[in-house]
Amino acid sequence: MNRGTRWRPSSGRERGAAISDLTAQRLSIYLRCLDDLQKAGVRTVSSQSLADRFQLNSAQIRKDLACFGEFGIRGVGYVVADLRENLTRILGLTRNRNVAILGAGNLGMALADYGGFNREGFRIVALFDKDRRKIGRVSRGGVPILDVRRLAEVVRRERVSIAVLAVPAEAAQPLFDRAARAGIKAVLNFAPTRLKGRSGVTLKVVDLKIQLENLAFHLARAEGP
Amino acid sequence: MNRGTRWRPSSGRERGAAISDLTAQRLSIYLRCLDDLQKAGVRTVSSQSLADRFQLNSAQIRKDLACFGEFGIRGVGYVVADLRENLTRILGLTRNRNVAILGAGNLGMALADYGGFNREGFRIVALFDKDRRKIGRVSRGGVPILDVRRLAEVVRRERVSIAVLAVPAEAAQPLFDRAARAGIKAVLNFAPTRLKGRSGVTLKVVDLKIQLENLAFHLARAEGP
DNA sequence: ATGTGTGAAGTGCTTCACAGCG
DNA sequence: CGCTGTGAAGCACTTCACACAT
Repeated sequence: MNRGTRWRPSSGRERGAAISDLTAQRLSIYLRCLDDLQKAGVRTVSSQSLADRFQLNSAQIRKDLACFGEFGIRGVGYVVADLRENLTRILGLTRNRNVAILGAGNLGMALADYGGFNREGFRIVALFDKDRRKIGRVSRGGVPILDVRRLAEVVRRERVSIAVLAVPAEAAQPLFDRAARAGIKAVLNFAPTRLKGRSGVTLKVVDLKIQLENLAFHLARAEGP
Repeated sequence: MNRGTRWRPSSGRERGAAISDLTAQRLSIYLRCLDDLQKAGVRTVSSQSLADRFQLNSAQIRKDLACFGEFGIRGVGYVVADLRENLTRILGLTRNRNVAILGAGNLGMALADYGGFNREGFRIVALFDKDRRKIGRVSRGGVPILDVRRLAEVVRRERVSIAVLAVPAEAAQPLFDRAARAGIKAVLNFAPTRLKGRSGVTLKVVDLKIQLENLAFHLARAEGP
């Protein structure tokens, strides 16, 4: 990448090269670390010292960052404030994102009030459910529970781009399709089922059941035959 | 694997070959599908028809399964009931596992009552917290909230092997270490922080913040410069 | 001297393609 | 014939190692 002609870091706009999902996830980790460093008053940081914090290779960090431009200073490292700003922009955290949570059960309600989801850059607009008894109420944190039939309307009016699916497995696929039709562009699926995605909608899965079973698998192996 | 000498499927015990984490996760997916098939009364299934359900390659499924023995019948496929039983055993879901949830906040409480976590094979024993006002109460589903200082005692007495970390980032590392010392052998970390693990303790991460930011990243790219 | 940016090598996962069993 | 089990090829991600900028 960027072979031959020098690349203008000032352009602030990376090429459309495909970025691996793993790289993208690490960018979030770097950003989190840079937040801490900035709070601690650290001015510059090297890829090596970043790598030491998590168990990562310094070359990997440099490669990840190099995908988007030349942010480092040879012989010095990266300027914390600058890199932080760049990563924030690259991750698309400068503009605010509105989020809808589909399913006002235990998990949905908890996610609506969960601090980690209300981080700067994200705003939980509403919970949606089909249960009459829940509609009209609010979560403990004050997020309103709306009728799922109003989804398309709210998505359009509030410019919701992200949906979090927190419903039982059976309800997941139809709701996903409904959300996609409503104009949702990214979905985080907590339902324990494999969804059939569609182009134009990014789909990520957090399958708690599989994670737990995975732990059981490792335990079984560790305990031996 | 198993080249030369034929391998006895009847032994029911796989070699100690290293199994990739990705493979292990797919085993859970297969098992879930087999549950459905068995309920639907299907007798046998081919790797191809399994592959069609999720977007997977049939060779991958065969390879995944072949790691643990020869479960298939050439020209026919896999006998649903048999494969299901084998996968259940391989994933260590025959014996019951006791689980402790550390942190009785929004997320911890929701996870304690979440259906997906109380699946056959797992039992949520208790929530643990340090907040006096929470200790002694129970979750809506009836899971008791105990003083975190009693963790080691309960882990020993109730044979808890899995802990779910649902606490703020700052509290995660000390609690993880405490759990490890108490005899916990597997940890599922929801705290938005990179933990320093230790040998003998399996550590899996579910970082909701990173997942959300990842969606934002894809949105930002899709929307273009 | 120090630490980035990056080809090249290394490693591991996925897919192909086919021998061979039922 | 149909489908598994599996070497080999393909592809992707990681790590190495060093030229080169400051």
